[in-house]
This record gives sequence, structure tokens and C-alpha cells, in this order.
Amino acid sequence: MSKRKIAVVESAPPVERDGRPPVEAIRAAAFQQFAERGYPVVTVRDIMKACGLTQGALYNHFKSKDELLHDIITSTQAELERVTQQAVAGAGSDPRAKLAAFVRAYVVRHCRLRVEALVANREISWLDPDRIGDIRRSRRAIREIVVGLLTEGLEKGVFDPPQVDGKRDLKALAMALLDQWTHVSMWYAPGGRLSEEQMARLYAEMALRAVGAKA
Amino acid sequence: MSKRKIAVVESAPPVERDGRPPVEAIRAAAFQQFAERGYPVVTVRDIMKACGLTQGALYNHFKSKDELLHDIITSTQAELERVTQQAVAGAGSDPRAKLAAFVRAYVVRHCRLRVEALVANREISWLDPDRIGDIRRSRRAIREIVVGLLTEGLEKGVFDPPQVDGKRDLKALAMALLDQWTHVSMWYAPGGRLSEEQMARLYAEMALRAVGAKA
DNA sequence: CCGCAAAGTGAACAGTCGTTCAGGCGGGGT
DNA sequence: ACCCCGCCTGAACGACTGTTCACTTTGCGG
Repeated sequence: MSKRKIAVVESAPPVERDGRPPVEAIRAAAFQQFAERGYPVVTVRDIMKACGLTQGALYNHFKSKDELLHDIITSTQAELERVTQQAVAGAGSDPRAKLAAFVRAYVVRHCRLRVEALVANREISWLDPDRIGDIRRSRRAIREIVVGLLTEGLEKGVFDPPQVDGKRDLKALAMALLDQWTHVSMWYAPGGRLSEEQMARLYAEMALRAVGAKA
Repeated sequence: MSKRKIAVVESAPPVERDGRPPVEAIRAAAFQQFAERGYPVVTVRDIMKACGLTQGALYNHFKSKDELLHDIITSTQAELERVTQQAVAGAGSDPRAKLAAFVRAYVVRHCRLRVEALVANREISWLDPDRIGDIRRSRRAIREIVVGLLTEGLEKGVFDPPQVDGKRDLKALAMALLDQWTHVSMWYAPGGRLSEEQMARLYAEMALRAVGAKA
């Protein structure tokens, strides 16, 4: 207790950082770093330095770097699944309205939470295999929503999806559309020519045209 | 020279491996490894072991791991640029035919050369900044082809692209379409329900619908 | 048959990585 | 007043990285 005078706040308060608990600060820093530079090249030291801590402190909150990634991806993915389900559920019974609502929710979210979307979509492969399962399941579930909407619209006669050689492949169609909606997070920049809502409407319009929605 | 008797063909012939020069073998192995596991986690030792050599031998053919990546990406990207330009040039003067030809060439290539496309699209960011320039330029050039086709079709009155709030954003439209066409390489599997040519036609049809091509 | 250049080997180098751990710190309960 | 416990520090560990290098092996032209 000799040199206590120097730098009163030398070491940080244990409960909060930047006004929030350290776990949240770590999560936020990790999101940013992973999105900017990619999981394998971001070191534990980088993440912790970005929130004013040192390497070792990570392991008071997460078992490993791998668990940290899994944690932030699953939470993002789970909420995406929830948001899209909710959008569809609240859009009435017309498949056209339901598809449009889905696209809007999906695209707005991928514009607004670019960082989170980017990490969730790009960094899965670094997780060790047993942890990938539930994320893949959630992705499949979201894709099944789209396939379901296409099927329903086709049966009700309000969609006329493209055919190749007389056959329709709604799964391929859904994959193509989802690729489009997902990767908006790779290049959309707020403050550009289109706002989030305008992007969402553009993509919804493209989707309705692609599936041959009748006026 | 005491134990020469063991393993006559211990070390391989210097000029060829698998019937082709070692540089090509290294390129092929690197493509495969980078596509499967990603540049930063693939070690030089991994690549060389995959073509039956040891670490040090890489540096007889490439200055660094970074140069190897740059080499295989630029060659892929340059040929993609060439192929798409050629497809458009050989499709007459109707913007609809030109767009369809572009999509077919682009999608077929991304189905057939999935490994190459995957590496070229996903691993750029690991290159050091001065090497990224020309690849970005090539991507921009390809995007400009699409924007050019959309503009031409709009002026000639054969396209009716979606509007948001009375404005059209052809660049965003082109980005959205390119995202769709590019990422087919992430999930297409040969032997599935659709062949490469069928995929190409499906995507071309979707694109024509999305841009509002008139019959 | 020799020698030479091209090509491959594998040990070695200097860093860096994720993770562990002994110790320091401060605030809350008794 | 005390001690405890959650949080943090920073040195240390062993494994692994890209790259270098002295040395060997190879096939070919003379």
C-alpha cells in the first residue's frame, strides 16, 4: 500500500465498464473485432485490450475463446429466428403479405445490425463441430419458413415461381433469395442513398417479382 | 550414404507430381485447403503435405504464403472477368439477352468451379492491403457491366426495375443480384436436383423478373 | 561419366497463440 | 474490524506459426 496515490482508477471497477457489466463489454468488443478482422486472427489479447482489460480476465466470464464466439453467434441467430417468425405471424393470411413482411424484417435487421449479422453468417465455421449443430438447425428453420411461404403461395395460386425443364425447385429458390437478403450486411452503409426501410422495400419488391406474385 | 537401400523413391521427382509440374500441384492443394478450412488456419505445412512435399519446398515456387493466395485469387478473378465480358459480347444487342447470357456464364462458372470461386470471394481480406487493389478493381469492373446492362435496358424501355419512393437505385439492384449469383458456390452440390445449366437458367429467369424485363 | 542447377529436406529461429495460475485488489456481510 | 469472494493482473507454459538455410538428391547436357 505504498504507492496508492498514483492513478486512483488504475484498475477498473469490477462490476461495470462503460456503464455495463464486463460480460457485455467483452461481447461488444468481440463482435466488433470479429466483424472487422475475422475470428482466427483476432487474439484474446486484442479483444480484452479493446475493453480495457487484460488477457486473463476473459476466463472469468467465458470458458474459452471458442465459447465466446458460440455465445454471441447463438444469441444473434436465435433472435433473428424469433424476429422473422413474429413478422410472418403478424402479417395476416395472404402469402404475398407474409413474404413481404419476412423480407422486410430480415433485411432491416441485416442493415441495422450489420456487425452482428456479419459475424453470425461468416464465422460459424471456426466453431468446433459439436457446437455448430444448433446454429445450423436455426438456419434451416428460417429457410423452411421461406420454403413454406413459397409452397403456400403456389398452392393458393398467388405465386408463379420460375420453372426449369417443367420442374420447380422451391428450395433452390429460397436459398437464392436468402443469399441475397443475408449478404446485404456485407456492403450496406448507413447514410448512403437508401435508408434501411428503403432497402427493405427494394428487396421485398424484388422477391415478390422473383416468385411471380400476382397483383 | 549408409542407408540408401531403404525406400528407393523416398523423395519425389522434381519436375512433375501427379502428372503436372509442382507449382500446379501446390496451387491445387492450396485451393482445396483454403476452401475447406480458410486461409488463416491452413498452414504451409498442411498445403505441402497435401501434395507430398515438405514446408520448405513452397519457397522454391512462391515468395510467401501471402503471394500464393494472391496468385490463385487473381488468376481466378481475371478469368471470371474475361468469361463474363465474353458472354455479354456474344449475346447480340438486346439487353435482355445480354443480361441472361451474363447470368448464365456467371452462375455456371460458380457452380462448376466452386472451390476457386469460394476462395476468391471469401479469402481476399487476408491479403495485405497493397495486393487487394487490383482484385477490388476487377470486382468493380464486373459490377459495372451489370449496372451498364440495367441502365441500357431501362433507357431502351425493355426493363422496368423496382422503385422505392419514386427513385431507382441500379447499383443496389446490381449488388443484390450479384450477391445471389456469387453465393451459389457456397451451397451448390453437383448431383443434386438441378444441374449447373438448370441452375443458370433458374437464376437468369429470376434476374429477368427482378429487373422487370418485358416479354 | 561428371558436374551443375533446379528442387526438396528437415532442423532451427523468433514470434505469437490460447490458456493457466499465483497473487493483488476492493467492497459487502458479519 | 475482519475476512471472504469475485474480479483482475501479468508472468509463464507449451504448442504452433511463417520463414530461412545448410545440406542432399535429382535429371540432364556435355
